This record gives sequence, structure tokens and C-alpha cells, in this order.
Amino acid sequence: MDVTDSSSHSSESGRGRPGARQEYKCPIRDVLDRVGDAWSVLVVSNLAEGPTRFNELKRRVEGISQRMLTVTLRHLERDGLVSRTVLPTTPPQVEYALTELGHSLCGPLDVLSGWATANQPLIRASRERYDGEAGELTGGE
Amino acid sequence: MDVTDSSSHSSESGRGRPGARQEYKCPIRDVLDRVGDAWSVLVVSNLAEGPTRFNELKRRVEGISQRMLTVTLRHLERDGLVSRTVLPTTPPQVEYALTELGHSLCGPLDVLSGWATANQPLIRASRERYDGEAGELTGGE
DNA sequence: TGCTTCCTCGAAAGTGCCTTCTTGCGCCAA
DNA sequence: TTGGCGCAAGAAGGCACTTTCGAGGAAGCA
Repeated sequence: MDVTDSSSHSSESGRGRPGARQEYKCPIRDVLDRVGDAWSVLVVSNLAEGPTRFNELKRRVEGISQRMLTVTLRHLERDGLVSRTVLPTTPPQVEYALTELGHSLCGPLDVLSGWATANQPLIRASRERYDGEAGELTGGE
Repeated sequence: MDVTDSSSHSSESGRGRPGARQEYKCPIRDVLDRVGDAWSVLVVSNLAEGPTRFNELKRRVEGISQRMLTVTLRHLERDGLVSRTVLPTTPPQVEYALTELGHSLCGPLDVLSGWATANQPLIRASRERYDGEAGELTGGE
């Protein structure tokens, strides 16, 4: 893993979350900021199956609101992962699709997803164990 | 990508972030919640090189505070990715190491990191293009 | 006893994400 | 004109992350 994050956090004093730095950001941190939010991988996963119109996408991504879908798509579009095409239909519809870059991201996300699925039980067991020990004030494992 | 997130978001009414759901969570969303924060991948990356004591880790992860390092390590430990060992030294020191599970996560993270590094220029170019177009109110690409 | 090192954590302040609610634009039909 | 569809975005409220600050426990030593 190439992690070179010499300026993830600004030296500006003050409390609170530092704004996402656009320059000199560690690549993987950058990507995680993009796909680490609540909805992006779900949207990307759905689009991986083919171009989809807004409302169809909203139906497929269970639980997402119009607002969050709009915002999420805008963010993905900004990073070049998704393309937006206004269809000359009546009423006008908008179709979203993964770009070539977006499709290339599916590989790594599939790998991570595979790992996550395979190890979810272990992670959960660990949490339960940890929470149980924390309750007993044993301070660590 | 196996994305089955039927209850990422609770049906409890109200504004604000839903708490991370522990049960029935989509595996990859779960993992992204874990490693998607500001510091975790940096810490994991450093620990991948070998067990490290707290203060050494603090020096290596540039910019992290004691507080954030402590919190981050606790979270990683809870998920079973990191183990914590109190050394019988004077003064007492604590050593952190990746568990077997933690080490297994390095593979997928390396893949993602490779992708991120390879595509960072494209992503940035896209952002600049997008921001420029947004300024022109062209509404999409 | 006071001091040092190492590490942990509570409190307060600030930020950005996420949610709900609502409005509004374009287009068309009644 | 009103209403509907499709889509986008502003506003307000809440939450968790992140930061800074400071206190404190454990162990040992002078």
C-alpha cells in the first residue's frame, strides 16, 4: 500500500473536521473519501450493470432519497466516475452511466467486497467480544 | 460486487446521520465505514510493516494526534484488525500489531491503493473540468 | 513526596455528511 | 390555469467525526 499523506490535515489551527484537501492528498484516502460515503458503492454497483435513469436508479438503491441520489451522482460525476446524459424524451429524463474510469474502479471494489463478505462474521464476532470485554473493564484483549 | 443493503438506513424518522447499523449491514459498506475514516488506512499501512509501539506509531503517522491515534486504534481493535499488547516495560508501553485478519485486509487495500494511485491524475483532471463547467452553468458534461 | 514517561479519555468546539421537507424548472396535457 | 412527471437543489436539523485542550492513571525513580 502506497500511503504518502504528508498533508492530509492542514496546519490551520481550530477544531472540527478539516475540509477535504484537494491537493497532495494521499490517493487512497482520496478514493475512500469518494466511495466511503453512505451511498456511492451502492450507486456504482447498480450502474455497473448498465446505464440507468434517475428514477430507476432510485428504485433500485433501496432507501435512498431523491436528494441523496442527486448529491451522490453529482459527486461521482465530478470525480469522473459517472457520466450524465440528458435524454430528449418527454418528460426529459436523465441517464447515468459508469465511465471507463468508473468501470475500472469496479475491479478493486469487487476485491474489497469479496474480502468484506468473507470476513464479516469474524469482524462481527470480534466486535461482540470486544464489547463484552469493554463491559467487564478488562481494557483490551 | 456483492451489494445487498436492505437496511443500511433505519426507518426511524428524523434528520441526522443514521447510526452505523451493526446488523444486516452490507459487508463492503461495513468495511468502508471502518477504513474510510481519516486515519485508519494510514495506521494499518504502518502496522503492516510490523508491530509498533504507540509513540512510534504516532511519529510515523504524520499529523495524527494522540487522541485520534488512540481512538483509531480502538476502533481497529474492536473490529479485530489490530491487537494490543501491554509490554512489561518501565514505563509501561503498549504495542499494536495487525492481526491475521488485519493482514488479510492489506491485500484488498493494496489493490484499491494501486488503482487510486494510477488514476489520481484522471480524477483530478475531471474535478477541474467539472468545477470549470459548473462555473459556466453548463449543467453536466 | 514529587517528577517523568507512556498512554488513555472526557469535554468542548467545529465541520461535513445525512435526513426530511419543500420549492422550482422544463415539458406536456387537460 | 392547474396538474403530473422527472429531476435538481435550498434550508433546517441532527449526528458522528475530528480537532484541541487538559486531566489523570500506571509504573518506576530520586
